[in-house]
Amino acid sequence: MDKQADHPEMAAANGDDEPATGVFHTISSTDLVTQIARQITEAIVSGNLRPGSRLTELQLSREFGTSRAPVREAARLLESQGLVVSSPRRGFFVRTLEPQDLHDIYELRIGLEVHAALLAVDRITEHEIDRLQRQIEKMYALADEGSLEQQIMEDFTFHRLLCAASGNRRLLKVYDELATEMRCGIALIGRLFDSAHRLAETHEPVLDALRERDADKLAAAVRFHIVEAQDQVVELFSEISRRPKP
Amino acid sequence: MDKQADHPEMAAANGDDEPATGVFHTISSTDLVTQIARQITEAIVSGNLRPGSRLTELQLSREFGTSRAPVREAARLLESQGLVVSSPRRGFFVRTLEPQDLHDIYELRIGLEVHAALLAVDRITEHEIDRLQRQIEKMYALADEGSLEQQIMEDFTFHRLLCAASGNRRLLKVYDELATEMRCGIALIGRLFDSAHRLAETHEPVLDALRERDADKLAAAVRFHIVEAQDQVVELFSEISRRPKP
DNA sequence: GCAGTGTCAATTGTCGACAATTTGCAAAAA
DNA sequence: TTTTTGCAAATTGTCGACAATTGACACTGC
Repeated sequence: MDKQADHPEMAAANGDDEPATGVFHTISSTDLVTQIARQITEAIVSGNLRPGSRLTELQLSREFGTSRAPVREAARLLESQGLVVSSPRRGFFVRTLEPQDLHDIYELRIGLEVHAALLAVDRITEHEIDRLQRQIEKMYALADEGSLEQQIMEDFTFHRLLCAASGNRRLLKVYDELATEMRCGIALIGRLFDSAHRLAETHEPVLDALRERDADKLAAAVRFHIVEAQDQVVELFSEISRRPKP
Repeated sequence: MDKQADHPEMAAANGDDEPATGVFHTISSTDLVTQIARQITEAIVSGNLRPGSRLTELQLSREFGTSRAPVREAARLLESQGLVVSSPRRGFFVRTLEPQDLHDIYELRIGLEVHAALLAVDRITEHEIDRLQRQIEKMYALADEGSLEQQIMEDFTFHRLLCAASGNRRLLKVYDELATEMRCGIALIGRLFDSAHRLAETHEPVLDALRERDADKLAAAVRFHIVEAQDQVVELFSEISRRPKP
């Protein structure tokens, strides 16, 4: 393992070498692994695959009509995302989200998002603020008629926009990882918030503080907002845990 | 994809069902994937495999005396850790750490470790404080005679202990991810700190503030310490970038 | 009945082979 | 000379098969 230095760079994740027409979409890559991973993820998030249930490679490969190889890779991908866990020689299992996990995730989110907000307060553009405003409006709209899943997705989007506004890509990546993990649990939570309208409302103080570029107020608002969400989720979760199995 | 709910739980990561003799060690599983991943990691961190260089499955499998399958899995594992990147149909390449990446990582570390420290200030035990003290002493000892790599490893350990003292496992996991990524770059940095003694010294204020349980002082100390490290690393890194290739 | 042992089906870990795609190079066309 | 086209080698994506291990069940001896 010595001499090696082939490809100059990788041109990285920018598909910007396109003096092309700009007319065509990149054809939907057959990419088995991605498709399989997406389907398994969907099954987990929707609750069709319950936490703790086993994933056998052979069965999955038969369902997808492929060999075991791409299924294995997809499972490993999901493992790195925290959606499934694996045990040597025993296979893959859908991740179970313990109360302790949820506590840790929310406690971490406080530090992460407060930091993101404080970075954003100096960097955020008017355009990004408008985007956050529209996001809250979307949540209000869904509060009356949308499904719970949709509401949660839009909530995730709001917080993701906030993290993105920090300008720190690595931070955003951590948020995405946490969001993916949390998606494991949302299928369990039948009704999350007593009032979806209230959920939308609680985002307003964050946006206000951003508009005013008031760092202290912003930090407090973000912290308060996440703690409130944490309280509801933890309570609801322990309530579900109390009643064992359907 | 419907009925499935096999294994009850997983008994998770506790190997505490041992009414055994307590005499034997668990035999080191041959586990090819882990061994391969470890060797590749070692090669990357030590600098034998330079950033941007290509990893071909066939060549690696020949070197390790295995088939391509375990090599693939190991590479995917390393990809999830951020040590390598992959491009469809093109294969794996050793991750290149851009100045922007380093900036993001350190900026994130500030938020992460300040948060960890503030959580730890209420939770940390005397025993853990002693452990941190010994860690600093170890750094002093290595400052005079140790290799640069050793010093950096001990520095990582200190910060890891701090994150662990937060009591938040998910936070610790994020730190580990960041540490792994940073290891990509340390091979490039020939001499990191002008004075290794200085490196050890700068940890003292953090420990002092922890001892006094002074939250404000602690936050400031952690922030200052990381910013100082960031300054040195970024400067050194851009200096290296200026001079293209050996 | 119970602790321990042997056996067997199910499943994962690993392998070698083939198909599909990319890349580099050379030849042909402008 | 420069650009395009065509080909060939190298490499990844996928597959089916076999070996190794696990977990469950039945069996034995007490």
